[in-house]
Amino acid sequence: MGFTASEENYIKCIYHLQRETGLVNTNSLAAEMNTRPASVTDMLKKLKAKKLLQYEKYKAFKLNEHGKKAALDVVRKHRLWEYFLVEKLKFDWDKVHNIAEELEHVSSEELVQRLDNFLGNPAFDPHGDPIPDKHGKIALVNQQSLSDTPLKKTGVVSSVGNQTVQMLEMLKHYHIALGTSITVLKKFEFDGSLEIKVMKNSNCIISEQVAKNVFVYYDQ
Amino acid sequence: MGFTASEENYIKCIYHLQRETGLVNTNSLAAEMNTRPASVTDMLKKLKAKKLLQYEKYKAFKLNEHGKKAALDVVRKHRLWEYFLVEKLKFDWDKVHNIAEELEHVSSEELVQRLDNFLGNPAFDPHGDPIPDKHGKIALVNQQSLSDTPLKKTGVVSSVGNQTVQMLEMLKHYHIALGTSITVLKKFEFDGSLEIKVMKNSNCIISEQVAKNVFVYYDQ
DNA sequence: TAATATTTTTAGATTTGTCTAATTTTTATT
DNA sequence: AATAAAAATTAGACAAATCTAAAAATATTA
Repeated sequence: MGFTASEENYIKCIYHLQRETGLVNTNSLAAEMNTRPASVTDMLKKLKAKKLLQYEKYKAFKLNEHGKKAALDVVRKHRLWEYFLVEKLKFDWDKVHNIAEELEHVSSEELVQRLDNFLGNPAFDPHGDPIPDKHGKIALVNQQSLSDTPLKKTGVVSSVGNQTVQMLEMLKHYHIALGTSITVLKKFEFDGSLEIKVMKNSNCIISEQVAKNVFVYYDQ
Repeated sequence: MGFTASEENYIKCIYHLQRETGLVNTNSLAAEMNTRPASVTDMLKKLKAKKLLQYEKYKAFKLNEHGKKAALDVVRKHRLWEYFLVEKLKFDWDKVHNIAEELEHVSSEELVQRLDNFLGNPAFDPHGDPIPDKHGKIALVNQQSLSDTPLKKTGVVSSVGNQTVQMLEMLKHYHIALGTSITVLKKFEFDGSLEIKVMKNSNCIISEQVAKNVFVYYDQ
């Protein structure tokens, strides 16, 4: 029932991609994993043999129910460790991803359960992403991308879609973090960029690409 | 400057063996690592190439100063994680070894330092073994094996030499843990076994093998 | 739809860490 | 000191995870 670190990484990555696109193809998975398509094909065969994947040669693929549960287990471990690193060890929230990438592969189920309890069974990680419980259940939030947001309404940042170091640096520059209040003042049709007000700071303009990756929560 | 998990395991194992015997040989390292002598030879070449080991073909070997520092780094990580598992996650002290074997290979130096601070810079792990600081310095204790202990003197258990699951189970049975007070009442010449009194319990007899692996601390 | 481009897979090589079996070196014993 | 025994090493193989280069399948487009 255990998987190798490499298998877990692939499973997790397929999971995230198929949430966006339904089905995943070899090249996009290779790009996301920083490997070659040939390596992906090799791993797809392994995951199919382990009955985690719906996959036929030359076709797009997706995790089956077993695969999704396996993915949620990895996501759970990753996000619990991120929470630990930020809340207990006081890491900056934009520095914890790589360390959590390693910690998530430690295999003890009891460790994960005890860590969860120690942390107070948090529902969201420091980036605002929901932490699946041990059954794979995920809390749902009423959140919306900034780019889909009505003007003049103030929302609270609840999660960030793109969690690269580059993105997190950028958000830091704009003084945007989880819990920050943001109001969209104007949308420029030309390039989709938004004029926003961040807390009590003066207005600023963010690109459409940034806007799409910042999610806010509206009461009601 | 980083090592693979396998390299770290070998380095740590050589370190522990050479503390007992000064020099280490291929077969005993293979036995301790649960591998074959041929695998050990392969690894010895790698460690020598990385300038961690004093080693010449067909001769016994030992870590050099670089190797010792590398070993102490691994020991530090292992014992800090054990401390975390017992003190924070409330694991039984005899259940943490295998999990710490995995956690010790997570590579972030900043993680280790923050963990150390979070735990309050403990000097000893839950088995009573000293935790090296980041420079490799180790606290010394005035401890003695039960088998070398004078009669009628009461000592406090400060560490356990053999930390196999089998041993720790046995100690649990005798109600012996770190901090337990023990008085040696009688030594049987026949087989070296000891009659002891554990705290307020009734007397019991432990084998020489157990006695040799229980270390106690005497004030003064 | 035929030619071209893209995507995916296969075949075969590489690296790390392991193994077995055979060989070499060292140590112990008569 | 010669021989036997033990210890250590080499040679060659294997599994996992990756790669490159070539081939096959699918998709695009002219």
